[in-house]
Amino acid sequence: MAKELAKSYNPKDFEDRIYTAWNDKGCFRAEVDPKKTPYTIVIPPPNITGQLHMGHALDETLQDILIRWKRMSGYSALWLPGTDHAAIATEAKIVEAMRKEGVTKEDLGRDGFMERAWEWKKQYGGRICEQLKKLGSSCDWSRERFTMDEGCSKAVKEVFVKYYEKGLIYRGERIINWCPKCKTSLSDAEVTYEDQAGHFWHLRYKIKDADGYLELATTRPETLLGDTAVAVNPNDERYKDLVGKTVILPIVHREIPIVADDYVEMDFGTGVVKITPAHDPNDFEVGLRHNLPVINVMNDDATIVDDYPKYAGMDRFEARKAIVADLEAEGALVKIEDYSHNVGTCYRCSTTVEPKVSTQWFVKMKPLAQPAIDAVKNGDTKFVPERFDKIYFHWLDNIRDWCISRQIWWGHQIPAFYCDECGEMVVTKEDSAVCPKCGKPMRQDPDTLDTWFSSALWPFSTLGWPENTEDLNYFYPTNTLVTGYDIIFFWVIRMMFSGLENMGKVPFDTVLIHGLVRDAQGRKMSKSLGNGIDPLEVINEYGADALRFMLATGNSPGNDMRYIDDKVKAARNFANKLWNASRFIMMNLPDDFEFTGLPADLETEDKWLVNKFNKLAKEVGENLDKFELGVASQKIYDFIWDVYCDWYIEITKPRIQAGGETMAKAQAVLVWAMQGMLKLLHPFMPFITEEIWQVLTNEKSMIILETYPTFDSTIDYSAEEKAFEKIISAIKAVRNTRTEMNVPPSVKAKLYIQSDEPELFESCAIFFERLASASSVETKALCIDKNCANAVTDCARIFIPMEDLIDYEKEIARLEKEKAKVQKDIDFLSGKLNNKGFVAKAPEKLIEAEKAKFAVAEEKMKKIDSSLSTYNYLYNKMNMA
RNA sequence: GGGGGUUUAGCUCAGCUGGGAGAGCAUCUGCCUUACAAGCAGAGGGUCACAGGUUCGAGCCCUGUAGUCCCCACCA
Repeated sequence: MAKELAKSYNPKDFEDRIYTAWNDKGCFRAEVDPKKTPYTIVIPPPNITGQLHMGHALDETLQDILIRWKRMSGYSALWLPGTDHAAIATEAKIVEAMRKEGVTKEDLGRDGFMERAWEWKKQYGGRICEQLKKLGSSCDWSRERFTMDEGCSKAVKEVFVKYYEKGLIYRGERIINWCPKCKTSLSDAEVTYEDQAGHFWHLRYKIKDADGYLELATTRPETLLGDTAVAVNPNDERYKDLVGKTVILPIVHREIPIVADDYVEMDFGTGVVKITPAHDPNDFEVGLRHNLPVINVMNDDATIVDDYPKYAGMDRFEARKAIVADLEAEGALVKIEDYSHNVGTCYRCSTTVEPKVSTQWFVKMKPLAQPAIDAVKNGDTKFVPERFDKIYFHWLDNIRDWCISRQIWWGHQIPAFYCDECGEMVVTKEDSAVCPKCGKPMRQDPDTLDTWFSSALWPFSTLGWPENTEDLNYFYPTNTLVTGYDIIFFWVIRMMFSGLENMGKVPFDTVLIHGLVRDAQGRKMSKSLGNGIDPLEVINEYGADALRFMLATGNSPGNDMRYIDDKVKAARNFANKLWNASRFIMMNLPDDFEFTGLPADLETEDKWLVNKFNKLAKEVGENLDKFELGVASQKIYDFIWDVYCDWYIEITKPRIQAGGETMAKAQAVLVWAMQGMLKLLHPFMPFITEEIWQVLTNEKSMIILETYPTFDSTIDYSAEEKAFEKIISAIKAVRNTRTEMNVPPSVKAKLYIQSDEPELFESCAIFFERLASASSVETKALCIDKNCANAVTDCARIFIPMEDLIDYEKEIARLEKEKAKVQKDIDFLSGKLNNKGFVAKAPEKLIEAEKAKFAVAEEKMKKIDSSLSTYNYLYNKMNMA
């Protein structure tokens, strides 16, 4: 060996070095190769403000597993990386940083601010990519993109203008969600509703020209300033006569009409609702139906406007208190009730959203939604797990127009231009415009687009669209989109209709949905709770491979998982196990060893291993095809630990000591299987497998570029596999018997094995010596009269002379226990086989299998009975003496 | 108010189109057997939430109930 593995597994020693080597050698680069089939994943672009968190770690791990597997399976596998400008989030961070310096946006002006924002991008945009590399992400960095780079910006303009010309984008005055802290409009998807404890203020409004009052309740008394009506249900007998009359609004003493509208529920509260069109979406609709004026009472920061001098400048919650106090003083407050209700909050800053009437840009969703619904219905794109298509359909079925304009600067400025002279508007891809009517230079719309407008185009804008590039033709549509279920509304849906509308094809064939990584108690990881686990710290302590393996194993797609330190430790221990196994085989290979393939005349135990590996490769492939990554990794784990390490390595030890041909064969099989295992495991644990691979192969190749193992139909050693399983179960039986009799491993004993296949057991005698503490093995002579313990399998009785150690009473009890177990089997199986329904309807294969099992159990029973009668005889003889 | 997830060993979770319940950790008992104590060999531990149903056969399919978590929704 030119190079040796370190004595202990220490991932820090090699992970960074290996990543650099892969990257330097262009291993991640995907080529447009007509001879290959493309396989494409576009990364869900992390925010440039972001730090790698556990959610990313999970998302990237799954993508990297798929990409590495496909790359090794002969595809031209492209994993396209990049970052998102994250409009509101980034702008908020920059503004916050500026605030600390005492600088405001206005101080800098738009150009100055943008300059600063690009500075920020330069500084932090690359950080998360560096962190992705720590995880081992095999992204094609030569194709790295950013949602605001030149190409993506071009795509955004192209789409905007196209939609506008098709009537899919319009500008209009609507009631929208407004975040008073971010000072921008939000889309419906960007509002998170949460139950909040609040109050119900019961108020009474004086009816004009009549005695009495109308009583109603509100959760937001401060909006009273903007009330322009009260409404009742048209069928409500109580109020029928009042419709058309007016009431006097308390405090403001404005006269407002009583209107009838179906929106009002008669059974709820008093059946009377105050109508504030400017500050409630429902009231806005009612207002439209009844031609009510819209009175805005709040500024952009949710302080009260100057029209109400007493409250002007007060924050809405401050104003609420003041107004309630005034209502009480005026006698308009009837009572206050505790009430819990749903409040919309900004998904970025959690500030309570204020419904607000303003002029914004919208995407007309109905015509775009339908093809997106159809594409999933007809299977062009499928969700894994399937159940998420319900969420998808439900959202699209109920979709409303998408508010895309944002009142911030960081983002794609809306390509619309206005003429201040004549009011003309032009939408164009050009950077400037001249008024077609009066020839004056036009002013560009100051607003920017929702950050998701550009990410909606990500699967094709990153491949060069709107240019007709080679990449686009080759890699689009992409194949698998991997993301969390929390992003379906924001992103998946919008990519779907954008891809269909602009490319005429779905953007991906599969959406692989994963859940959230929660903390050990099952809580969501969050900054406010301070319970987040930093993946980089985990990598630092246990290595990226351990983290990846933990994230990929032991959970099923779409379900949340918990981060538990012990799970990472277990994964690290597994890596360590593999490390040491490879160290073992390498220290037992001659210096000039060169693997040239499996020898022709393998031993039974070799064929046992080869056959099991072949089956493993088959199953892993099937699991990966079905996106059952966790099942696949578990099977690889089990094979490496239980089959290869615990059995095969132990079996080869005496053969290696024996030397000669048997050693040579064992060495070849050890290396063959190790190489296969490393390849199977590589997508999950890329670093350790590469490190071992290179040492094992004298750095002649890189595992990342090797071919992924698949089922080899020319291999069929099932007979040998079955035969050797007999040896294994016999060894286990001996171990079991010895342990139950408290015989320490240091006490060796001769074994007498009685079976129908003495040659098989004879040839495996050495394994009983090494693995079952046998001093020697006799497969022909019987040993009945000695003081023997007894181990029984379905095909062998094994006598273990224990001299004085034997306690017949205990031994009989032990055998009786075993007999009871086998009897249960026999009862179960015979019950099944005597069941007419079963025999008539069950598949024949199964019936045969059950029959075989029954025969085996009967064989074992015979052997136990025979042993028992011997013991009983000896026991009685002893007692008589 | 709708929709969905989940309920399996003490804990965290697997369990593929229905064919005798699994892993890791934890527990108990032996072992430093020269790759690995981050290990080896054994063992114990489950009426698969509950109640019905379909079936020769149900952890898995159907119906209902309960606990729990999440998403959506304009009852002020």
